[in-house]
Amino acid sequence: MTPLSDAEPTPVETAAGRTDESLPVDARSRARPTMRHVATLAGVGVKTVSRVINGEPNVSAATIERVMRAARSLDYEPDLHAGNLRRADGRTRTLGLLVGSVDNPFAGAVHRAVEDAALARGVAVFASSLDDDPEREQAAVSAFLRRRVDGLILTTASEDQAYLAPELRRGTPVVFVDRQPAGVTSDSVVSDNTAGAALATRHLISHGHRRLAYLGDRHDIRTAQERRRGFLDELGRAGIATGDAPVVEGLHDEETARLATLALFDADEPPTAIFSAQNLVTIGVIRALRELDRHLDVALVGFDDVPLGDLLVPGVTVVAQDPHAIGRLAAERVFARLDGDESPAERIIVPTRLVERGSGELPPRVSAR
Amino acid sequence: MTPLSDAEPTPVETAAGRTDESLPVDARSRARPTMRHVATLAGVGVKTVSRVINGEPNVSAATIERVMRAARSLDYEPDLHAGNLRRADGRTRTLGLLVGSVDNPFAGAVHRAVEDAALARGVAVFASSLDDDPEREQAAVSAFLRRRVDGLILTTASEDQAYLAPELRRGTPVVFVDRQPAGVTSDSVVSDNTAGAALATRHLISHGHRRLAYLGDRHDIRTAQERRRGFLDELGRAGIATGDAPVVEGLHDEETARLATLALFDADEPPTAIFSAQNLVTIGVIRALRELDRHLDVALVGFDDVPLGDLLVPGVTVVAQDPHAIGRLAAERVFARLDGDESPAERIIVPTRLVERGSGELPPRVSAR
DNA sequence: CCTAACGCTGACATCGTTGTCAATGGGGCA
DNA sequence: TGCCCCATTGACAACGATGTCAGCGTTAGG
Repeated sequence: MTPLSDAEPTPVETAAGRTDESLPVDARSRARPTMRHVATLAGVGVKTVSRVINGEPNVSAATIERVMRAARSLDYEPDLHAGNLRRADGRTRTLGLLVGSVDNPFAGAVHRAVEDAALARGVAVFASSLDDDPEREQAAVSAFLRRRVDGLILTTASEDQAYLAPELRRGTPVVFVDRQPAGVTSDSVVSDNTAGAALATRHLISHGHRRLAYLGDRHDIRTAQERRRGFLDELGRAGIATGDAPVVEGLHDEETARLATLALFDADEPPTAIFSAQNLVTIGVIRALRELDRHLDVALVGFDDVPLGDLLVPGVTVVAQDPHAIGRLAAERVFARLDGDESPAERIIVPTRLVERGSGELPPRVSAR
Repeated sequence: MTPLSDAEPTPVETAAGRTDESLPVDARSRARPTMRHVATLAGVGVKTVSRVINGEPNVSAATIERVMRAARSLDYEPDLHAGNLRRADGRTRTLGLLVGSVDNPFAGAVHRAVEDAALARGVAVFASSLDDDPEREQAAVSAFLRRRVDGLILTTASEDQAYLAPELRRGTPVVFVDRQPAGVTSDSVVSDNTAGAALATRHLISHGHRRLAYLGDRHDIRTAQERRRGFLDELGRAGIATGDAPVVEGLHDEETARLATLALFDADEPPTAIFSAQNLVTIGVIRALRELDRHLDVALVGFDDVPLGDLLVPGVTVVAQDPHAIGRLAAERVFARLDGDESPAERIIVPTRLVERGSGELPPRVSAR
């Protein structure tokens, strides 16, 4: 805050003794100060400023003090990218994170965990939303790469991520979250989708249900396929004809899920229990059941937790994922790779947990229809 | 994908005719390709590659084709930061966004709106969480500035944002969201906190309540002060002694709010109605009322919407903000400033809306205590 | 037929920083 | 006293891109 007492009001002499009037040293200047400005004001060379800013050794205490004062008085902020251009390690201390949508609670929790891990290492995070659009995915990745992020944490919507192969060959760490990669090998952190879906299904069956419906996401999303498989496999194990079970796919938001549920109960032999394979779908189902006033006699288990699910009536039974752990583990993988871990690509499976809150424990009841 | 048919397998001749073996042109190379690699492979100068990559005019169609093929075969991605160093406009096409926490639904909606506006302009967004920590705020801003973001959209926790003055003088657009700036003048986009809080309070009073409690955020947050003032002013207008009304502040998450609510009902003359001034506080209050089994006879209006608030019993009456509009307007201000808008700093007030769902319409009932 | 103009192209300096290296000077030790 | 060593410091090139400018060949106009 205090301007330098000595050098402030007039052009300053450089170390070489010549007066350089082309460098305004006024702290109120409009231009963004560079290391040269700081060096001139402090009366040292730019390299010395660089040493001080980066805490390198072999600078005298007096010089450090002069440089720091000059930097403060100019409100100097080093240009990380210019430095990065020359720096040996080539790190931008930046990460790219791609999630379904930054306003989805699952994504928010992942994001938060990634941010916390990144903050501890002075790494900033670019976040983008995918909207399950493969083009948007590639555009986002390209935007990240042009900005030379040190690593990527990606939720993908594309059929195949082979387009990342060259980048992987260059050594950029890529960790897939929520969905497994296809066409390319790299670390991934996912929930145990098949087991979780089976667990949900088994839970409903154990409460006497035989007529279960599956409501899920787009079929071309691997994660959705796995959950569907977990559901169908479990039906099979219980000796329930899977051909009869209504399987509705392609639901991607509350509204489509709500309409699909209404349609389900408008048809013959509606289910007595529903397994919804995604948080927004679960919410849509709840809305529909309320509308039909069937929320107290149709059982429901959702995959992925729902905000305030414990406060609804009935409470929403879910197979909860652990998005915070997913984000944390993904960030840890990225940083481990950056720190030189060359071990084979790992698939980290984060267990799910059945949370009984009421909706999943309702007994079957024949429709009064 | 297809390697160049002609130039691929061997070192390539430069335009000057000399063979440059120091530049590996193999698409499978480990090194990240630069414009020089592309230029060498295409047999043109770097400036021509630059022209093609940036879509500048005056390049022959044949040259464009050659360069594009070379760039694709090397999986070349331009280095935005290197270009930015030299580019005249000095724009990184990057924005810094600071919100309360990226996993808060309000922040998620703001973030999403900012991202959508940014995407349309090819701008990437850094997102960070504030956690109402002034040090974290300054660290995040500094991290953004070192990365030379083109603009900032900030939620602040500090007493005073004078530290931003030099940056503002340099012309960096800064838009404050959710909270007004102090000690510095710049654009802001906020909800009408005072009016919204008054509206909520009036609503409770109009349903017969005279004993209202205020549960809110830290008092040193301006937004919280405004909401508190709206509450107290409205009590005053209704002729209710404000001295009697329990005002609990310093609540920052569900748990502290829950405990504060429990304490409130453990004391003499508990309120018949509660105004909770923030979404997490509202949730904590709901949990406490459930625990006490008082959720059907203590009225509640929250400031800021709560996920699934319409599905709870009773539905949660709230004064809803419009986080999407806040984010969109903030981004629009930033881009307008970047496009040269020099008009005086603007304070954009986004109206709030009372959403009646049941909890706010409960009549007063004397405690059975 | 000469010249001006234009389209196309590449050499070079430059952006703000860091790596390399050499120069300086003071202190310790023989 | 003399020499070496080390701490301190700055000049300079380089990172990957773009702005400037000059040079080339071709075409249009007089």
